[in-house]
Amino acid sequence: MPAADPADLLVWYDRHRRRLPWRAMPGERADPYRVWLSEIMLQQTTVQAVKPYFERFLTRFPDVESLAVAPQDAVMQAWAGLGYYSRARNLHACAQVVARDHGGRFPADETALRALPGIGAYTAAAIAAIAFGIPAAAVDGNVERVVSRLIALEEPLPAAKPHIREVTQAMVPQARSGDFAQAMMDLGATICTPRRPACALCPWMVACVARREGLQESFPRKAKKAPRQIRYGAAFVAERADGAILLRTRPSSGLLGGMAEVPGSDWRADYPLSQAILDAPCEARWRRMPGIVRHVFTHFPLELTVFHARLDRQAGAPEGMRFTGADELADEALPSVMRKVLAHALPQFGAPADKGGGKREPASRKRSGKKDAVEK
DNA sequence: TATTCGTGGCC
DNA sequence: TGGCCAAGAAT
Repeated sequence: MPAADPADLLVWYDRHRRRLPWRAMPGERADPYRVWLSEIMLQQTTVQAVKPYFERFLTRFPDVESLAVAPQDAVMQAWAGLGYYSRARNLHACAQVVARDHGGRFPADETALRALPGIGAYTAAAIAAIAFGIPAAAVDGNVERVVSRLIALEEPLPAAKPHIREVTQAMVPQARSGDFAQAMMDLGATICTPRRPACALCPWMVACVARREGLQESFPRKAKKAPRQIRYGAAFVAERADGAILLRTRPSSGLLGGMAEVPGSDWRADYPLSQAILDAPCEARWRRMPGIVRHVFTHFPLELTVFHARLDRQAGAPEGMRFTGADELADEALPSVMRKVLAHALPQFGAPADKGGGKREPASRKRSGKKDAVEK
């Protein structure tokens, strides 16, 4: 059996590489700031989702310095909707460390990169290889899939990671290590896909053990994951006479850390609706909105009952909360789940987030099959 | 080593 | 329709 030759992958890459906003032209040096920013955004996030955020970030924060001196609120607002918000906090912290301790330049060293906030083993290797040409092995989910198929690795993930890393490191070429890293990811994203891989188009088809046995779709082996339990809660949309909405900021760590939200209850496995009125942020004529808001986080699904109340113009915000004008809601760091809540309570707020979900039709909502809201 | 941490798209 | 998946990191 022929071994997988990195040169064959690079030949394939030169012909089929994806053109992405953060990539340099062939033969040109990639900008470390762009590489870093894109790598952080791409952690567990699809290319399609990242593209508009990447462009917006570059416009608002053209370089490390501008990001370092920006208020944290501005960074969280620009990140709102992308998810995994600790990335945004670490991104900001990392920019400040680079500005203060490294003269505004990313270190051209894998170990030094690894020490920066938000940069783990994969991202350090990716930046080292792509931005600085260091022969580092950037092992992400794509590479794990490609390599585990290539050698038909029976050991399940994540235990197999060290082994996969060794095999990958041994293949990294001294020249073009950045292209090799990106080629591996392009191969995983376009050919060696999780389902129905296009083996006939793969430069490593002949070398691939899993393919030879017709078992490519069964790799990588994976340990089974823990079951998720649904949680319930209440959310309160207080609308002042001038249209302003009562908001607060979540604690800086943990779920949706540092993001804005409407006041609400804890999210628990058991939440009797009779409890809701006790969790309201203030006294008012709370009205329960028909239906519920559903949202799915990585480790649990959530169902929120939404309450709405109108407050008069003089109403003051309770301790630790604030009113935000209707026309300023878009400037708040509201995560998607809160945009759903606002859209549910305020017809004028429109569709949640900025995605292609399109218009909701409250009147024609079906009884079942709704992801975001169902009657109850 | 195992959890925690978002979101949207896909079949 | 629900589970899986996407350029992982921090704890």
